[in-house]
Amino acid sequence: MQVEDEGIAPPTALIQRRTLHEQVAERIRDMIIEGHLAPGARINEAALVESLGVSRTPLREALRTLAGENLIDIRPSRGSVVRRLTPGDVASMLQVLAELEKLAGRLLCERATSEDVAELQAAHAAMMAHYARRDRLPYYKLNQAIHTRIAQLCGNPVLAEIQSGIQSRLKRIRFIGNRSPEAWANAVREHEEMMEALAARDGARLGEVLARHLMNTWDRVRDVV
Amino acid sequence: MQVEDEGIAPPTALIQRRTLHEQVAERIRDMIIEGHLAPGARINEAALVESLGVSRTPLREALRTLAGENLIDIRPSRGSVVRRLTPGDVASMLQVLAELEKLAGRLLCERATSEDVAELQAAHAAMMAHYARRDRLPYYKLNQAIHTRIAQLCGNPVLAEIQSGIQSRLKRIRFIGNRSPEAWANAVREHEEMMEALAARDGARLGEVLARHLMNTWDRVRDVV
DNA sequence: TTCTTGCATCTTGCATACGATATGCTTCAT
DNA sequence: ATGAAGCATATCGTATGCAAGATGCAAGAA
Repeated sequence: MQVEDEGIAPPTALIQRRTLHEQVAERIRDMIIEGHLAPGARINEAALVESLGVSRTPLREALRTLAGENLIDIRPSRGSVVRRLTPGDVASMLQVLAELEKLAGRLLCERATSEDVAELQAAHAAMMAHYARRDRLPYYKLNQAIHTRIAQLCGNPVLAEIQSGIQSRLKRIRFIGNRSPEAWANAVREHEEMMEALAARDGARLGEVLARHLMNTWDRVRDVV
Repeated sequence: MQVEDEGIAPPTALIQRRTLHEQVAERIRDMIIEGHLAPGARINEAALVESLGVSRTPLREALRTLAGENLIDIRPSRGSVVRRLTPGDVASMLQVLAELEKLAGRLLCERATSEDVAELQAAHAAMMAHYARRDRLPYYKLNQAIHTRIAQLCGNPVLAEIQSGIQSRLKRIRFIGNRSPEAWANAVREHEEMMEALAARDGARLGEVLARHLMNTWDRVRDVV
């Protein structure tokens, strides 16, 4: 489940070969998500070339990739800027996510194998352990991973792709987002309900909970955007 | 409604300035949609550079853009290929479209101005005129335009963006797709129903019809993919 | 003082060159 | 005859250079 493999690689693991512009895109993506590149900020190619130690070609290709992900805007001849998310944008994304995850929930209940269910339940249990310790960051990561996994397992690859795209655009917001203890508890309760519905293979209910969960997420983050 | 302004430009109209890689991306996009670049075909950078008369830099930037639109796959060091749509991919896209347009229909009924409704009805009437003459291509274009416009008017920009992205990926399929007279008549009937629901501002019904319409579309095109 | 115009500098867009990697064919050994 | 290994060639990834356009500042006019 999207675990960073920090461990020792098996001897036969294929050695990772990544092109330079891929790595550059990832770095810039992280810089945006973690706020080192502020929304609305102009991206200076020369400065980034300097600090990353690459030439302009891979940097520019990376910028195109990020533009494709809607993380930046490229204005011809006038440089790139980090796209600014308005509250309306965030609400729109959550609304679409809610609709898509509702569909994913329905589909998942129809086709999930027992291994799929077990995997999600394991992730849920781990997340609850983090919640017990009020360990925000790992909780948050598993939370995202569970939603992503539901979309991946539902059998509709297009849905999964769009879901993860929106999710990553929202990452920055949720990363900052700070919840009150009650709001957090509510979110946890919704996750419990999801697991119940999944165990019962109740697609309609799972879809409904997922949609409600995401609409509530809007209330939980609306003041930080 | 997405009319190409072929007419005389007003004297103060800003002169269109498009970067080379934008134009290249558009050309290649058209080549893919119109089948001049077959699905699964390898894209030879040198050959395209030659035939388009540009250097590799803008071409490669265009390819990244297209990869962002999921029209091609870039395999590091091994070239780009036109992405092949399996029947499953098409079904997945239509399923997602159905869900999104259902939401769009609901939202539209809540917020549409009477001008919005009038615009859609005018487009519908024009489309029906083409149907009366069994004029396939203009019918098809207006059909797409109506769906796109519904997504645009619903007030959720993210939804509109995703809808148009999927729509353009499907263009190639529908472009080829040939319907039986009965299937066509059914599609027309569904469109009539949509307009009734819109006139009555019945969001639930409009959403339902849109979703049904798209699921039926799958039956109408499934044999051509 | 304020607005406009011209110039200098900074930044981006495109072209080209070179090194690295993949792919297909030929050759040799079994 | 069949398979593997090595080499040649095609193609890709990256760096760099140059020219065109954008931005900011200063000087002059109203």
